[in-house]
Amino acid sequence: MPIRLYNTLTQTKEDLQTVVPGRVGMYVCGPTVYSFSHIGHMVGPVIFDTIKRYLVYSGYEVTWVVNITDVDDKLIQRVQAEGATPADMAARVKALAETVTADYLDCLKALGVDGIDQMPRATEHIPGILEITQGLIEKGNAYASGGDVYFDVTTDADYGKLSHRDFEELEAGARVDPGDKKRNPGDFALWKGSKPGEPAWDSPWGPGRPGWHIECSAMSMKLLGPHFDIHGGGLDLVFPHHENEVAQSECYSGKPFATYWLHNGLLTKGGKKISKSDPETIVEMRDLLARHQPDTIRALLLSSHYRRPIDYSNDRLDELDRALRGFRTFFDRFERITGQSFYSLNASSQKTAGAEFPDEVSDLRRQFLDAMDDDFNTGGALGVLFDLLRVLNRYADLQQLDKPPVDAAVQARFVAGVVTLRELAGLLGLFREPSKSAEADSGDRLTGPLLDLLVSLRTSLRKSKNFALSDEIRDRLTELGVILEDGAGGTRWKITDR
RNA sequence: GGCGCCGUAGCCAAGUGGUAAGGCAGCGGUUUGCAAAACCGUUAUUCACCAGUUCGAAUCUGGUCGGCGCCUCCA
Repeated sequence: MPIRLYNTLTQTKEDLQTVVPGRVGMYVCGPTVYSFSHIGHMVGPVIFDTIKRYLVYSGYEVTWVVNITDVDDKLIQRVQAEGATPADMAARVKALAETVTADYLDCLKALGVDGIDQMPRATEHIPGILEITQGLIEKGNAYASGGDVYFDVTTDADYGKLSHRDFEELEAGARVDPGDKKRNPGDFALWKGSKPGEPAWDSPWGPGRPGWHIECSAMSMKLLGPHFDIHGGGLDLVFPHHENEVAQSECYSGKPFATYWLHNGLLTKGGKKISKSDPETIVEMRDLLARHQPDTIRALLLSSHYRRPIDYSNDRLDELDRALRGFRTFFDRFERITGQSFYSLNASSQKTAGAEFPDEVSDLRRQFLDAMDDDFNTGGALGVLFDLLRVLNRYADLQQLDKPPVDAAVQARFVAGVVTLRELAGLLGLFREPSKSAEADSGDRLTGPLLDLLVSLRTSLRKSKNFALSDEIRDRLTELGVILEDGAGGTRWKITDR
């Protein structure tokens, strides 16, 4: 079954057919780095990271580019608001960009977004931007006007094809600023002349900086070629950003730009879109990562289809925390049974195990892959993961794997099934390493030994049927966030995740 | 006003022509000294509403109602 994906350009689901067989070039619009990342900034990266994992798994060689827009009006406004003067403005813009970029990279890393191959900065691609701007002027698609350069939308017959807007109506509906340097209201800046002190580069039209859309055209075409496969971004970027990107890129190169346009839905909070202009809705990643497991946040973003909006709430994350806990509990169980860590499993563990997949497991594997083939249906795929978990727990129950001795062949089948879970969860970027708090707790010098001591004393109490006291110990530990489980192989303790 | 999306159980959510995945919460059971964990069963005769197409519709068509996004910076 081929991979199918919904294309905003054609408004239909299409089979993936790449420009170069076996290769995928993918460009996703990254942030303008003027303020710290909020959860909305993570939707695209997590989705497209997952898409890349799946494409690679499916045999494609993928090059994924995410840009950083590090010069823009918003950065300038921000440092001006903070009291920048013409003398230090350029330096402060640079410093702000670096600080915010570092924060963005930290957030990506925390959420397991590690598939980005290149992260070009707009300021590193000024020559390419000037080249395209010049080229568009020469072809008659752009014009210089008062130190700025604008793209003339009336020269592009296809203008509006991505966002499916009628150009004439757009004209009629747009407001015209008095004294505007534009010929048409819909024209947009390729180059903006700068005021004294603002970050500026020399150009044939005087000192200035790139317009908002041009850097994406310059960087994507430079790194992926004029015609590449997938262009992604938030639904809110379709117009005007992506529309303008298509227009200027195709007019410049004379070739089709991206084949497939994938747009992710926007995050809402309380039903309202998360937006910088509405501070109530902002949920900064730094705060979120302090309260929840990264896997939980990632699972939230993958829990429904990527084009649908996701309503963020703390309750929702708490609910998902509980849901994912079952997996972590199972991983501990797996380690007790087999002596190997779930997190150390990989594809070759399958060969080592030397066992066939149980039918049930291979059926679920097929279901998972079918869901992913169908426009990257991560919500459906995640559901299959829960099915798989249940199958594996049931197998361990029925075969009494917790009570040695265990038949080697039976255990090998079990391992084979768990390797599949590891493999599929990895495609979603989930459970790639032990949870943070579990790691922190086991690193503590005293906590473990003290709990072992308490458990050992309590075991003596239970042997002498002193249940009142042993239950009190368990209850009070629970209050402290330590769960005791009296199982077949003795009592285990576990510190709850936050 | 134009373009587009959505409405599936108490909540979240998959399913786009063949008779309703999964998660959370709840209830009953197995297990347990009691719990926890795990497993089993159970919770929508029905997919906002109305009409139509069809042997058959949550899925297709038309209409109604409700929620949202874009058209201005936004991931």
